[in-house]
Amino acid sequence: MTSGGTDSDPYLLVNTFERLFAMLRRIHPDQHISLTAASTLHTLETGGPRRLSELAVAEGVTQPAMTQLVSRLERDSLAQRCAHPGDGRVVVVRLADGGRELLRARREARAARLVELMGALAADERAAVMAALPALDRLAAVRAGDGRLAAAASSAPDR
Amino acid sequence: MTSGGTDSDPYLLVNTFERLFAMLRRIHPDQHISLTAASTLHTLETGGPRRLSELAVAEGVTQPAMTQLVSRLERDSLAQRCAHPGDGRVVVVRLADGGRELLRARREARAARLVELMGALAADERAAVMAALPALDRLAAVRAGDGRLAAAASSAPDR
DNA sequence: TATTGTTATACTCTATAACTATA
DNA sequence: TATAGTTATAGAGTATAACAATA
Repeated sequence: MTSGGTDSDPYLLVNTFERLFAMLRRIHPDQHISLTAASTLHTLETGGPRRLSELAVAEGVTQPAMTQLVSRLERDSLAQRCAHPGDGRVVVVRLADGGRELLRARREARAARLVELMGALAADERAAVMAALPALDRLAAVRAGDGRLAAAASSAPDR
Repeated sequence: MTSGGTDSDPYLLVNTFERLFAMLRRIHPDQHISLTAASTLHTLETGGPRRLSELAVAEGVTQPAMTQLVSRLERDSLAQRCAHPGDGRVVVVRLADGGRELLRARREARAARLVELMGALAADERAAVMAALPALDRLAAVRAGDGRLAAAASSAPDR
């Protein structure tokens, strides 16, 4: 192994994250919903209704892409378009009941799967993962555009 | 803390991983290559030439999808189709020089970005992340099909 | 007949550019 | 003119079903 004395071995880090990423990507066989769609619903759930353009920025996609995504979400009763009182140009998107239920089911399924996988680890390995969660959460709090960490660790989408 | 009674809080775990996943998904602005494409190239690099159908299974996509992906990789000089000596039906896919170089550049860029992000953490947070890497690597070693952990922890390609 | 891969078709998801409606 | 959103168009990426070639 090449792991030696350096503080944080970049390649060990990046390789592990790559592999973890690939694993997480395969954990949703039953969910016929895209990553961006799930993330958008999550943003709507935690942060409440948002303008379509705000959602586009938050999810790191273009406005036309978000227009289409919202159209699909609306067609599937996962979200709703609402009018903005005071500005006729603005479209406000809000979570629909179907979206809330889908998030719940999806979260449940993924949690169950992760717990199952965690069960295959040794106790000290589990402890190491749990101990790293706060730091990983902070690490994950990078904004779409720039490379800085967000101020708060909470998943609340600020603004 | 949560390291006590019920061991691993499933929702803390799943939420953190979701957020980490979303972060990692946004770390490749310069790479105009899909996740599956990158993963396929990585598989070819670490495991050597493979049958097209083997690649499809390894990456968790259908055979037609892999056919198209390989066609794009070949068009972009990232991989090559070769004949199988002895079985005329089989297509063997191997990494091309362009693919090797792309992997290198991609790995470099992502490592640099992750190191940059790690630098924003406190020392003890960095330590917690590094301490969890072996366990995370094991966690990531889930096979495409079933839900079990692979026998060997380290896919250790590296360089 | 079984296996390996490709082609045909359709849908999601994304981007850029052009357009509409409102401010 | 500027802003918010949509439509038009193109391409990647995926799936299922039908097909061709080889074993």
